[in-house]
Amino acid sequence: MNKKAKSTLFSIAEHLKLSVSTVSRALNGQSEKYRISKKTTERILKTAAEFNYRPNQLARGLRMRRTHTIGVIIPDITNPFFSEIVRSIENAARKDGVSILISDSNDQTDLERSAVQTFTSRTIDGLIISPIGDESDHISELNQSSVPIVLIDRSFDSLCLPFIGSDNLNGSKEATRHLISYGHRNIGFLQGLQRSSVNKDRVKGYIEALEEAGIQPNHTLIVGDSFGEESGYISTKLLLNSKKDITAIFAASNPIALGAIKAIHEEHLSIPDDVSIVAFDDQSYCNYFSPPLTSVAQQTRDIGSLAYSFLAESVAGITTDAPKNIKLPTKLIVRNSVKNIAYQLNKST
Amino acid sequence: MNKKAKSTLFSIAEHLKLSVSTVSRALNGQSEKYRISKKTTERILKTAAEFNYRPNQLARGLRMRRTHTIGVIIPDITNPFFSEIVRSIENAARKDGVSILISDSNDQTDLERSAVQTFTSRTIDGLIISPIGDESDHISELNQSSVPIVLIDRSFDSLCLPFIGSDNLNGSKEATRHLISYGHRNIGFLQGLQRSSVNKDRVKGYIEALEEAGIQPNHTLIVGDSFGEESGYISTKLLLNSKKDITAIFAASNPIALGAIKAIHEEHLSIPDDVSIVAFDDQSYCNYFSPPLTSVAQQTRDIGSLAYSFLAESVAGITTDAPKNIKLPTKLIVRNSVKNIAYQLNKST
DNA sequence: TTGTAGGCGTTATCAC
DNA sequence: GTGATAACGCCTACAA
Repeated sequence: MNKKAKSTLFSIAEHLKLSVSTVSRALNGQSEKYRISKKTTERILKTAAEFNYRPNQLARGLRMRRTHTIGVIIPDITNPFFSEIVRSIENAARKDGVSILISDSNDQTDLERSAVQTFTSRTIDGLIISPIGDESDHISELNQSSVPIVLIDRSFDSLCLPFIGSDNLNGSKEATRHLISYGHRNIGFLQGLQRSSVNKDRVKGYIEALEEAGIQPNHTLIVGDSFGEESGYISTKLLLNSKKDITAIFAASNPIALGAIKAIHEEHLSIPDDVSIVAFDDQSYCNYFSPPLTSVAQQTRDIGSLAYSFLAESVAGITTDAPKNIKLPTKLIVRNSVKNIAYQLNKST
Repeated sequence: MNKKAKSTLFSIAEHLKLSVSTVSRALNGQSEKYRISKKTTERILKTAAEFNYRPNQLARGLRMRRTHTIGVIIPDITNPFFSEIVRSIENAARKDGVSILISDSNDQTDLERSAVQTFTSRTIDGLIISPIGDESDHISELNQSSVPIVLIDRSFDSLCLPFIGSDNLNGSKEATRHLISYGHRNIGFLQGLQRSSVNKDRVKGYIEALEEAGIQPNHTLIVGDSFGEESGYISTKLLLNSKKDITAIFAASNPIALGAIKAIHEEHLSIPDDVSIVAFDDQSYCNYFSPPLTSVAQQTRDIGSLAYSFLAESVAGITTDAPKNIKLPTKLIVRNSVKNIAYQLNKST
């Protein structure tokens, strides 16, 4: 009550004329184990409350090599896809009393690397990361120092680490098929960061769907280099001005789609009459667009909570041999941003 | 190179047959001060690099009472307004080598309180928080234990703490005036969390603008209890079905607006012909809505970076007497979600 | 049933 | 120029 000063085990022990160890044990619920008298235990608990005692987690972490803190590194917290994942991770972590150190890598390898190092020096119990994808040394190094890692959204071919994300290949395929079934053959693909696994899979799905339909993929229709709005805007401008007779656009992310729409408007083209559009990742606002945006929904919340569960298991030392490589199915949400032009389709194969 | 084991000052010292202190000093750039020979310094630096030495921040923090970690507590990281703030805070913090512990309070006081406590026990150097607003004991307690705090977006009447946010009163006034100038008199106000200072200011601005125009505010037109999408949806349903002859709606946040739009669509009403809408906070997607959404833009990035600067100053012990209570001006972005019905306006005052 | 002592990795103070 | 030594606050063998 009148104690404003920081209270430690020592201050409590001193006050009670007990030893630090006894206080520590009682406060850690080990009274039974150490047969500390009920009376003593209660006195300790009481004064601890009075003193408003909070264990110093730095000291505890130093001693226990366990901080109840995990690191989360994502490429863009501004993208609702990731912020939702962060939220679900935190909701899960909170129940375990685990805090979250966060870092936005902005898809820059050097930032990612330094985030990993900073977190490491702060002793995290585990790491959830959506890696850029080009370099893996800093990650494998962390892994070798036996800090559990879970990959989300993007995986690593080289590293064998638990992964949880979407089935990008099939999600992309389905969306492309949708476009094709509506008569589109010249489909521009607005890709994201090229070296990321998500992007590779999405491009692959797009190409496979095309081939499957007997359409020869045109690699000059695949443009872009980042998942951000900028890239979508620029790529679309490029595509639209290159006389490729694009009838549809597939955006590899939601921000990309935003940029694309901006560009389309600027070119005084209309969606879907002049150009159709589909986006990977669905957000609640997609429904209110003009026209409502057809998109590929991901199970965002599950990605976050599963990632945390996996990590928590590893941290706890539980090693299930269950394959920790989960690709959650996606779902195509058909709205009105794709025009059916099948009637004007002339066979070309 | 071949050293996989964790390297500490001790391991380096041992290897070099030096004392831990010398190594520590050299590594902290205090060679000059302690007149450590150039040669020794270099040997130390070299083996430190070889050993891939990273100081243990727990130990350092324990000793120095300084962790280079700050806490950030916000009500909803899923709201782009906040995620953008978080990003700009991190960008600023990174330059100082400061890490960020994050927590989403979900506008629940108990979560906020426990986040503050968890962070405290982890020894943060400072806290940036957008407080719920109903209880302040946990915050003032932290403040009294001399941990610097900066408030963002929402302030506290009771506590005198540095604050940085928007000029909500005038932002709200301006938007309401816009509505009024377009002939609207029955304007529903979709408020957010009632006990939050942002909400109070926004309601106040709305009312003042009304009164200013000689319109008697109708308190039954002010509905809602949270900044989330749900609340916007429900409130709008309520408003629309209550035969209040609403011609326009002012949403106190972007998510609220999303919910409102959903409800409006469900009622088979059209924007802006049947009901006009304005939202507080602008997001890039607002421009692509059907119709493009008129909204009040905030200087999100500045809020984050300024908040960090303020905090960093306090942490460094710099106490400028400059008034740390900043309300950044907002800007009304007029698009097409408000219909001009001024012609059918019949005088009533 | 409780206490003692050592150590987690750093930095600061004093000594030589 | 460099080295002991004592904290920082906590946990945990090992004693008693």
